[in-house]
Amino acid sequence: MPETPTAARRSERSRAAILAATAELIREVSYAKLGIEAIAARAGVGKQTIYRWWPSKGAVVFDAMLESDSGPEGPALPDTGDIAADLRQLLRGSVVALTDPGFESFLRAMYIEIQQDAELGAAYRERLLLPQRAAVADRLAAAVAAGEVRADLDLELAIDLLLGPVQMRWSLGLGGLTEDYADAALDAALAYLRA
Amino acid sequence: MPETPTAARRSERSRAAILAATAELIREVSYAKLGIEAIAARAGVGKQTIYRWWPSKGAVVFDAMLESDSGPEGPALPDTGDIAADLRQLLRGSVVALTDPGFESFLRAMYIEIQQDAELGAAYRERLLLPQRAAVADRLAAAVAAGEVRADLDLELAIDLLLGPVQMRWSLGLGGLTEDYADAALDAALAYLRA
Amino acid sequence: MPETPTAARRSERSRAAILAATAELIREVSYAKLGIEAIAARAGVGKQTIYRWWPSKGAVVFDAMLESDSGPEGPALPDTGDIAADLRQLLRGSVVALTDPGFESFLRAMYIEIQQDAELGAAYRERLLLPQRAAVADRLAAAVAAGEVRADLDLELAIDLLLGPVQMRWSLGLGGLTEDYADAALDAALAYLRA
Amino acid sequence: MPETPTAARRSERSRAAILAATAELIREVSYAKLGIEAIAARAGVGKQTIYRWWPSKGAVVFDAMLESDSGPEGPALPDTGDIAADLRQLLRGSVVALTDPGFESFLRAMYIEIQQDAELGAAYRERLLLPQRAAVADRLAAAVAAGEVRADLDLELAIDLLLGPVQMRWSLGLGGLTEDYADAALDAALAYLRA
DNA sequence: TATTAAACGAGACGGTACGTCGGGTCTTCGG
DNA sequence: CCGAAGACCCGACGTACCGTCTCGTTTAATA
Repeated sequence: MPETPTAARRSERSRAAILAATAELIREVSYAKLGIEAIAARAGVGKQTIYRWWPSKGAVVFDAMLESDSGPEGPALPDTGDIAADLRQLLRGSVVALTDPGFESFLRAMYIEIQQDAELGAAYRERLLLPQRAAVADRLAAAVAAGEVRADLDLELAIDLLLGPVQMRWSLGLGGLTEDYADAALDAALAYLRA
Repeated sequence: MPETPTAARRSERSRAAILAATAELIREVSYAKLGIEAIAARAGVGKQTIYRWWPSKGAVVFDAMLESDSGPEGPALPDTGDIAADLRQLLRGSVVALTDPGFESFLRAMYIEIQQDAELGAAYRERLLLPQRAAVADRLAAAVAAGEVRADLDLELAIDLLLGPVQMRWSLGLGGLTEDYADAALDAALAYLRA
Repeated sequence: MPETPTAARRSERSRAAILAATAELIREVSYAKLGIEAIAARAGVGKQTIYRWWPSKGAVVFDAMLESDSGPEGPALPDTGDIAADLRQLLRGSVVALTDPGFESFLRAMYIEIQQDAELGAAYRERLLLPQRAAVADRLAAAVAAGEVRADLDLELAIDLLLGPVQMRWSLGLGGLTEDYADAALDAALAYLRA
Repeated sequence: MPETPTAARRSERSRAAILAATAELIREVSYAKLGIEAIAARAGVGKQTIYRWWPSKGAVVFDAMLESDSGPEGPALPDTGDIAADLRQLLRGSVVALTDPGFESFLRAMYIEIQQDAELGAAYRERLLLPQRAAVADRLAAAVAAGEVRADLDLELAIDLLLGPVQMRWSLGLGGLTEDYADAALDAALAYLRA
């Protein structure tokens, strides 16, 4: 009777089936209507097998997102030596990802959970958000060193200025998330970066 | 045969009690655990009286937020003639509102619903979000006319740049929402406004 | 996918608790006020456990009656060789049973359901009524063979004549159900049996 | 503020509509599903108008039965001088009435209520049952006087013996309620009457 | 004939129970 | 002996009616 389940005995088949079923279902039904029972049934798995390995629905969805092909781009940013070009790719990539139907379902689900579940929110930040921001920070630091941007740049604030506009429009359903918008937002932010 | 019930016969007492009970409960329990039955019980009202007038839990919470004392500041912005000072007040006010425990509960709830309920999302934008943005746009337009900011300013983008950073940090739980941060974000955005 | 749930997995503990709770409650409240929720609560059981195994309130009460100690006497009739004495015991037993507070509650409930639910009515007849009548018919047939009663006796009609008066007074609330009445009704019926 | 509503102002139109709607509905739905709201809606009447004049659903149904064309035969029995012929008409009439679809619905409803509502049960006995039995008793008393039946006849018991078999078969759903059965039951009872 | 108080149609209200759904736990049984 | 299957307790869901309580609107007995 394993108090903490023994990872060694875990069935890889079940784990994969659960995450795959979750990825399928999240595109078919709203996150609120996505239930553990439905996941278990779709995966051909007992409910207990889910509860044994994940603490909540949000945690399953989080893992399913990480597993998914539609997962977000890795934390690396290109360094072509041209900070503007590199950031343009970042912002355009964000717009594309946020409007990709497969990925958007996952991300809306994560947004919902982040508002409610502090633990999952922390996991989301540590596993996804902060690494991404660190990558951008690194690239910006290189740009500072190269003299492409102002020397006294506040890296955190710069990231917020770059990503905030796109993120806000997406999370509030304001629309207008095109690559043109990404370019315009970048230009506006560059005004500060280069001030 | 009231397909839509007759508003004339509606009990103001019940309406107020429901919204007040909702405002109380949303601070006591998480939004996911907030149920119609609990609202009805707290308000001393039959469940049907809620279902008769609101289509969903989110709609009740929305109305409760509008009714609440902790409601967001009205859409008006001061016009002191100094655009930087006026925007500073806006951003600081945003930080204060977003960290006020009473208001934050409502807003997190709205964020959750916006991700799921398109209709409620549209109502939220039309009733709250767009009027606020329009007020800021008006103030910015006045600043353009006064020559305080660049003549070719993209008003929508300017608003995104001003509010996006604060909004993103709040909605992703990144913390750091102080008045100092508000000032720093304003300064950064002003680099674009005045470019 | 248990369209019909698997009886093998059924919890005997729950089944017994439900029927016991029903037997208790039916004496405390009128049948109309007896609700599934109250039974579930008294039995310490989820409502679904009742709905899973019984199609209606009436079916639960029927099973509870069968299970109850206060259940009706078994279908066997004594055969002392004296048909009048044996029938006297039958009729007196009926009067006693119909005026026993514990049993009467159950029987009134069954009467109500029989008027409304054809399926339950059929079950009641097959499980209780017809076996009892068959036992009486057997005893009467023996009396015919022994020459105690007329040779051309109509067994069904004889049973109706014996039991009808008592049953009618009880079901219409006419009162007067004493052992003396049982004896008088028997004597009257015997006039036909022996004609 | 009329504690007891003034019968003088009562709307005959409403009263008739309510009883007519009840008579219609009782044939369309089971008695358990017959609701005050449905009666009010069908009658084009406010619910309060029903509650003002009747204490319960059963009381409405009772009045509707009395009002109905399908009402039971009046309490008078023919007196042709031949007690057997007169009782044959009584029993055949009972069988016909109990198998008339219109009347049967009402009577099943009354049976249900009698089991539950003592007050309504008393009203049913006083208004319908006992007058009918008194009429039969009168006819039997005349037969005693005429020397057609035994001098020491117990009138109550005789009525029970005559009507009990038919009533029991009907109320228990045993079937077999034909005019032939009525004749057979009469012959059996006559064995006692004439003993 | 005009007044006026009631009964009326309508239906919102506070409740109670319904029958269903799904959550998270516990038990059984087959591979 | 693991894990799928699923029964269990629980609690909320959204619905249906209950019986009560306003609302205006007829309507019929007075004044």
